[in-house]
Amino acid sequence: MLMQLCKTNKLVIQINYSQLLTDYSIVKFSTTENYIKYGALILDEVGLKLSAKSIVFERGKSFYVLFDKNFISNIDLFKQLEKIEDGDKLSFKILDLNETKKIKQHSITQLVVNSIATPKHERLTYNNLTGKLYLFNTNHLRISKSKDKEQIFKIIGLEFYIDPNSCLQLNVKTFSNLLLNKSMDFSKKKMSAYPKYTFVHSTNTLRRILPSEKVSIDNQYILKQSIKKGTIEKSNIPFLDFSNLKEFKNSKIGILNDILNTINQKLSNYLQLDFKGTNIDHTIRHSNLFDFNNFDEDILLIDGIKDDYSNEYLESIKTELKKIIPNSRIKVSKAEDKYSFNIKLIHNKSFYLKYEHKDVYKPSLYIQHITLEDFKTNSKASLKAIVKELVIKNDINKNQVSIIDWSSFNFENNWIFGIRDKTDFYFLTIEPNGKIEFEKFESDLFNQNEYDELCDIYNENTNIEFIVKDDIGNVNIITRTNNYTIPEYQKISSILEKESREISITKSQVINAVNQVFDKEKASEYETQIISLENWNKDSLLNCFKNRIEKKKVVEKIQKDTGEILKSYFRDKTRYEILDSQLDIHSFKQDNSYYYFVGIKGKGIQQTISRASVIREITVYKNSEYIFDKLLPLMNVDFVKNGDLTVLPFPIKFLREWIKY
DNA sequence: GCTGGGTGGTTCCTTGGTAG
DNA sequence: CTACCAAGGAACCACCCAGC
Repeated sequence: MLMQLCKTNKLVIQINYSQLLTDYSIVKFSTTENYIKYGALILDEVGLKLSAKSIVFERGKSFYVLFDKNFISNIDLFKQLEKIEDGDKLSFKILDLNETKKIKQHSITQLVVNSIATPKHERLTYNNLTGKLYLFNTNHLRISKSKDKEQIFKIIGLEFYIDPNSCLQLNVKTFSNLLLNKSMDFSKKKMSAYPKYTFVHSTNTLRRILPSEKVSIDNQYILKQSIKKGTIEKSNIPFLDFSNLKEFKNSKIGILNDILNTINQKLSNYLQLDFKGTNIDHTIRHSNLFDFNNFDEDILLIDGIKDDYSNEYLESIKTELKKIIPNSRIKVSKAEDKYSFNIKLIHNKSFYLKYEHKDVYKPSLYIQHITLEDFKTNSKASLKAIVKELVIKNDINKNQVSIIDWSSFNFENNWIFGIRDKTDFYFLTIEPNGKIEFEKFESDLFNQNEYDELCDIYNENTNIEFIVKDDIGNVNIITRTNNYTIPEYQKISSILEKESREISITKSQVINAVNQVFDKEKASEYETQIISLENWNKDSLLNCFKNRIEKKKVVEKIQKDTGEILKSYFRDKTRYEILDSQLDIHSFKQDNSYYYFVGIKGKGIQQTISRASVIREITVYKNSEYIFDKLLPLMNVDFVKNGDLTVLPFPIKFLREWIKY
């Protein structure tokens, strides 16, 4: 069950420089001006584009171009540059081996990778645009088919970007057709300032439009989103989908799998890309720690409206609440009571605004407000959220953790959690018995040293999320990184690919397996059914087995004997082999630093994992010891994030709540 | 049998600002 | 003219059942 190795998006890059320069020439263009006037356009203008394999920019002042060796040795680049406006401001240099080796690793890798071209017969796959590599997929086009005409109005692509730390980033980018210009905001940046792209049907790629060109508006795209109902739209490509091969290929990891295969096929002479793996040191599997059935406190429902309807409304809330927390005593009451859990019914903001009443909403640690207009009594999710918030508020009031049994963690020391909010620091101390204490830490004369020290910690890295201390002064600092974990995409791809193939085994092979798996009676029953099947395919075969346990038995037997995959089972216990990088809580040590990541709950996973698991780094402050491993169970709760594991220890939630009041 | 409502934390998509 | 970074905020998820 313990995962051995986990891939991360950090790339291990090997470049065969001498082979690269045997086949290609790399030219660096730069300007003495502030920027290159035509930037990416230059290559198109000069006609060099015909043989330029790829471009990558360093910044706006210089860029590298990969040329075929034969081409560049036969062309007088000077003469080409003379032809263009301001070409004399632009200088270039054909790089030798040493100079090539000096290019930053992420830039040279990106340059080589950018050179993979789309095969002519495929529509929109790889596209080197303005120094970037976009991966396209026809399933991510937004097309309208009115008036017998197919109009692509959005092209959603995945940018394959190797960041300065040589980590792979897969960024979603949306190109919108200019026909949508009425629903775009050009107040901050004029439409004319955006680079324009056009879809070229002959090459099936996007390319920049030259200033001299006239392209009709319905084939012009810019990198910008449209606005719908006053808010900006957002495109989304799920991180991983293993429902079937098609959905997999549409997901980020599926797209990644495809491009890595292409890179291996076409560029293996020059480049080897691997993801850095890491050994997992510590794993915590999800288990439910908070149970609504255990909740047995008094709840008061307070009527802040007092009209004909509101009392009835509260009564219905009472009925619904009773179902969720059967062991609590719920009363409709006139006034709140400091010693109970108060839920107060009021109107929402717009109601008070509309009727020019004073809004009675006052944030309070004793009262959870609900609004008549927005709160749905029959929503279990919202009722649960209310109860959960009440418990947390009550815990903060009473200075005692009760939402889960803190003493069950068997801590032997106090833990101190700290976060920064604007210029102040806030601390929460929790004793082994769950007693808590909050503290706002402002700068004053007496604590200046400690305050300055905290500021130093925070100023060193802007991405710090929180710090933890034990009571003997060990400090661990937690920051979000740009890294995420990568699942076993090759295995997933291979299994889904096999699953999607036509059936290759014969009926008699299946019958043979059925006979080995089931007793005589059952086997012969299935045998007649299988023999009489008219359409011999995986679906029809699988439909013979009504019971999914029996279905799985046959699928596994056949896979073992013949290698044929009738159906994939990623969600069963094998998930911990292939998908563990996306599941539950893990920590590891790498190159003298400590890291952790939290995925989705392993039990009962769905077929889509919409987001990556972000890796967080734990920095050990000065001479401190690494203490965070003991706190990993504090993420093993699903009450903070409504069904999902929380990514930060749950006391951080307490701290943020306390700051609000 | 399928869709959608409802919750808030978190991720990540988009944009703007600034440096080179 | 583009890379890089940070800020802001939309969309996502689970879970479960009402309502079509």
